[in-house]
Amino acid sequence: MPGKGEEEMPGSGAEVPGEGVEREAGPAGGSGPVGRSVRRSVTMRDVARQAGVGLATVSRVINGKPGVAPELVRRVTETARALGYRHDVTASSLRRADRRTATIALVLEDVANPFSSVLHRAVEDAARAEDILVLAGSSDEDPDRERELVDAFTMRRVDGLIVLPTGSTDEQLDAVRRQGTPVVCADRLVEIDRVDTVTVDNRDGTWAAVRRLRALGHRRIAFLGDLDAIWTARQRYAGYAGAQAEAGEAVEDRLVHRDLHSAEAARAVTAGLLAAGDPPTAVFAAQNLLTIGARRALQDAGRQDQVALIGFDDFPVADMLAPGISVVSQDPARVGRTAAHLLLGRLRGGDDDLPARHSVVPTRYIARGSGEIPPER
Amino acid sequence: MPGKGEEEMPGSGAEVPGEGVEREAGPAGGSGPVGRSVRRSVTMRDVARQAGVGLATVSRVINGKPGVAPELVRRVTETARALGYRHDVTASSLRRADRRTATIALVLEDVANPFSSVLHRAVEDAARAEDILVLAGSSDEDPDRERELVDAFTMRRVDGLIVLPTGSTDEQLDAVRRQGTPVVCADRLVEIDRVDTVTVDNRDGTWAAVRRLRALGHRRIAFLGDLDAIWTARQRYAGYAGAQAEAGEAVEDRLVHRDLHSAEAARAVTAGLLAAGDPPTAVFAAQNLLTIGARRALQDAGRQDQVALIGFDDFPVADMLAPGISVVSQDPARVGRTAAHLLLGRLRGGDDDLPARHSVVPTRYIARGSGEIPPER
DNA sequence: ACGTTTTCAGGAAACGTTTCCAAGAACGTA
DNA sequence: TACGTTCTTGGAAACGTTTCCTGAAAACGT
Repeated sequence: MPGKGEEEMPGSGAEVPGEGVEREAGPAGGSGPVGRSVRRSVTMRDVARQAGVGLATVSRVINGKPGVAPELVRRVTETARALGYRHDVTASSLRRADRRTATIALVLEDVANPFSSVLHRAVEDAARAEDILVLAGSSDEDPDRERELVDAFTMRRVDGLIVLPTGSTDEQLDAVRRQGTPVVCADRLVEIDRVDTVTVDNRDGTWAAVRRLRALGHRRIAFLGDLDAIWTARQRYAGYAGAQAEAGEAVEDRLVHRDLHSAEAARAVTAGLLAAGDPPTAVFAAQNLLTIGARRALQDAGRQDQVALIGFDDFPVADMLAPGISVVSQDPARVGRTAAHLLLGRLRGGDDDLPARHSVVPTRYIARGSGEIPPER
Repeated sequence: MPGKGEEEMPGSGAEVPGEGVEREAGPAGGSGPVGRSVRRSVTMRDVARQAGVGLATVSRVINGKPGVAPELVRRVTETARALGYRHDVTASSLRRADRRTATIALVLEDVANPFSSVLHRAVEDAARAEDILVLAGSSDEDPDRERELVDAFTMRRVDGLIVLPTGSTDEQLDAVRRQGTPVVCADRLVEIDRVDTVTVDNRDGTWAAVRRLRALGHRRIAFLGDLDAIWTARQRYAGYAGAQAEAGEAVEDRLVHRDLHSAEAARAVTAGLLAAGDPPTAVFAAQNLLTIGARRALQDAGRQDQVALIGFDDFPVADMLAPGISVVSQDPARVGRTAAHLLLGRLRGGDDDLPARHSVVPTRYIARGSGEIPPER
């Protein structure tokens, strides 16, 4: 349906030549040849010479260290500005005793997916408060790609690492941590020495939601799950299975479809379930896209008001559909914030030798209608 | 409505102590004092000594430069691995002739917003192909914050910069570019010497959509616009105004609401319009959230099937609502990809002295129903 | 007024790498 | 065999900074 009624509109493509104003700037040094404009950048040494002070003094001023005569501070600041001096953090961190680069890295599943990107933003905000920048990359759930990213990041000597681990890289993360770079894992639990984690309470959130469906009278509850390689997917299934077991109900294999990784897959599976005999009276979709896919199938069959649906993980405008989609919502921002604080704590050095800490953030059930539909008699 | 029926579920908070397995690894160097474990990292010099070759040779091997005896290559690679040597890109780029850090930076409005994050992903993919990493930051439409970010990035000597400019930082970007760092601006047009841009065809996209509404018979078409400081918001308004002018229709001030920056603001404004006399028969919402807000107001009034609505910028599940929301969709991935290619081109050095290039990517109208509602007689 | 401590400033070494350069080995040619 | 070339190799300098250390001057106590 989305691919219908499309039209392409060509752009106007205005071409702007650019002015090319040449402004006066740069060292304009004393002895060097003035021949070609080689654009060597202004260094501390240039500032020192120009200001008539020592190199060490410039360094002290730039870093705001105490114990420099106010007059010199003024002169250095002044000439630095005049010469257009730009501090080089790269060289700085190389020499600096703590080797800090004021940069941390973030390995996400996909910077463009809402969960990842909201988490990213939370990390950015926490880091910004300490003037730390964030390098981000997408692993796409591929352990090799994750390894490459971690590698590339550590080669750049980032101060710390926050990873949403695929689960097959524990040794590498352990090595990185042991080599001196703090590591925090987010969203998925791993058990690595001194690697903190922060995860969402997937199991209990799912458990409680399924229990609700049962309380409404549902017995045939379908389960749609994400790739089984993902820790969260397994946890959510565990919640579903737990709630069924708790009620003395055996899990019906035909109602359980794990290892789905697209809305389309979920739609197809759900359509199949609805068409077959003895269809489910409720569906639990354990991930965003799966929820959307399942709902699409329900709408296609015109059954969205008869079959209950609960999704794991909220998404925009889920409340504007009719009926609204009830979800177990998680709080990616809180996950990111917590992970960042754990990491920054270790960076500050106090918690250096602490064993791994594991933080779990709770979920919240949001009732919007689709989860409150009773089974048809 | 979304805030209803919430319940908090406490986590189980499983505490896992962490095993503390000590594995054998590391330099285990020859002559140094073995006292405290000071964890100095393994350097090229260590590898050179251990392998019995010169420092320069190790460098050549690590960088895959030709002209080293196969035997030595083997020996160096071998000992590097054995010692757990990790190349230091920081030191490398300091000394390297081209000073490349293999890192580019991205200044977005907000890494968590869908447009920004999809663009981010496209940039990441293009950069990855050349083993380049991406630093990202959110300006939140604040020129000061944008300046801070650009500053922090250039201090880290990134090779290039892609910016969604707020519009008040032209001088700084010009300075950065002149200092030798290629800059590309995305999503908003700026005219700075040798700074490429890639923008979406906001004006024409809007124009054509409004023209469609008119063709359906609509005359009173409301316009909801984003913050007027944003270039795209002004362009979209220009498209609206153009289409109205083209039809000889004067723009009615009461129907035009610019400078809105939240779904809630759009909802309130739309509700007001619907309640007042002579309400619009169609609404054009010039941004994502505004579209959602407007639709919310229409649903609140039960008018979503009587009043036409077209939004600028697509969003997930817009097609699952009833009626589906018609939009002028843009392609953030293509914007990102284009920007990245422009930047990488300049990085490769060929296009160094080329004047600014301006690329415009087209929009696409997607008909889903809400834009196809004729005016009520 | 003198000796001692404290403060401030600058020269030089170092961070881990790449690149320049010179020297030796290997090779082909006369 | 002698000689010019080419190919490999390693030592040393350099990248832009921070930090160590020394020395001079100022401040202090008696």
